[in-house]
Amino acid sequence: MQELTNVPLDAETKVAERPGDHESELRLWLRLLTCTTLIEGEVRRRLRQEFDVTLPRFDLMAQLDKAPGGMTLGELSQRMMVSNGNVTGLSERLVALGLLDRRQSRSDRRAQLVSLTPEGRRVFRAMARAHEGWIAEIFSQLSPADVDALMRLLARTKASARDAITTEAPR
Amino acid sequence: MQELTNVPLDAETKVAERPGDHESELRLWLRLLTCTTLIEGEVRRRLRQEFDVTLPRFDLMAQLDKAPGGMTLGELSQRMMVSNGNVTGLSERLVALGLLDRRQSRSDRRAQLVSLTPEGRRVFRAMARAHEGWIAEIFSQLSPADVDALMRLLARTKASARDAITTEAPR
DNA sequence: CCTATAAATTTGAACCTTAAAATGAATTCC
DNA sequence: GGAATTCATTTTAAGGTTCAAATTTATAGG
Repeated sequence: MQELTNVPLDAETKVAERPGDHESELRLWLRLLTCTTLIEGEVRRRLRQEFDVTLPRFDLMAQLDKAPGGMTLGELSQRMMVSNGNVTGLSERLVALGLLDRRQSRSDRRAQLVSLTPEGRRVFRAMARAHEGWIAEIFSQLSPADVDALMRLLARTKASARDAITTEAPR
Repeated sequence: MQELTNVPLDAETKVAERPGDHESELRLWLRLLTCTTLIEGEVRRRLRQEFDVTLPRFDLMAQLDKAPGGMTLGELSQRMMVSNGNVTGLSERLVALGLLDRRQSRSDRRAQLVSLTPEGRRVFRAMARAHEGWIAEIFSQLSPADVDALMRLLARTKASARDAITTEAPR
């Protein structure tokens, strides 16, 4: 995190950087980010206040709730769009709380399968019910047509982003 | 983080929790979150790869770039929508790198004013130029009309969220 | 078989983040 | 003008997060 002094000038000129009027896209990105941060913060606050649970733990349990048979850590990290090491730590804490079960995959001894315990499922369902209400409340000023339009536009946005990411950056 | 066992049943029934068909709002929220996470991850990756800088540092510098005279830490934390302690630490590291100046406010000895050093401003401008290009690339499949529609709908979303947050939760 | 490569996780270091308590400075209000 | 309050920031403890390197297990090729 040093030597920021010599700025690379070789940055690929992908989208005509010179004329560079991409202000509207930039503003759109900032607004998108603001909305998400705002809502995420509120959800985090309520999860803590009403259920004494963190957002990442809730997110992890939400993924697992959709997979009755359990999931490998890798699959989890992919769906949650977070790093592997992250999921390792989160799972450990949830197992310690008795909300998650964890066992080695029978078919692949490298893989770890995690799933909700009955207790975990019970707790998650209760949180999810409240969560759905909060979200409805937060979006309550949008008409059904607004919601629909947003869904469509965000689908397009997601596709565009995915393309840009997979096309450009050879990770 | 324990005693999740006894689920509070007293959760305010704000938005008619019983009938409870808020599925479309929930899906919308998940999609919004996906888009943001996707884009944020890509921006973080490129900032690291091309400028060896973290996203939070970039964000902080971006705020400061808009305030030539500098800003107090409190103002920064408010605009960045992060906690106070967060800004304290971030600023310390950026000061150590010579990218930020920091001084006590003359009018209020409690307040700390931070601003970009000339070096910081130079570095930030270069990063911002590249950043703008990445964003344009990421949103490139959206038409100007799409961008416009999204801006409007997200403005409505932001307003709705703010209302829900300030009205309901007396923090 | 045996080696090379790939895949799933874990570990370690550094950093980011929050919430809550503590500190120090300004304001308010008798 | 002194006590109580409010405000800006820092500190602390606990977690969350990433990246990169290391570990362990699978798989493929010869």
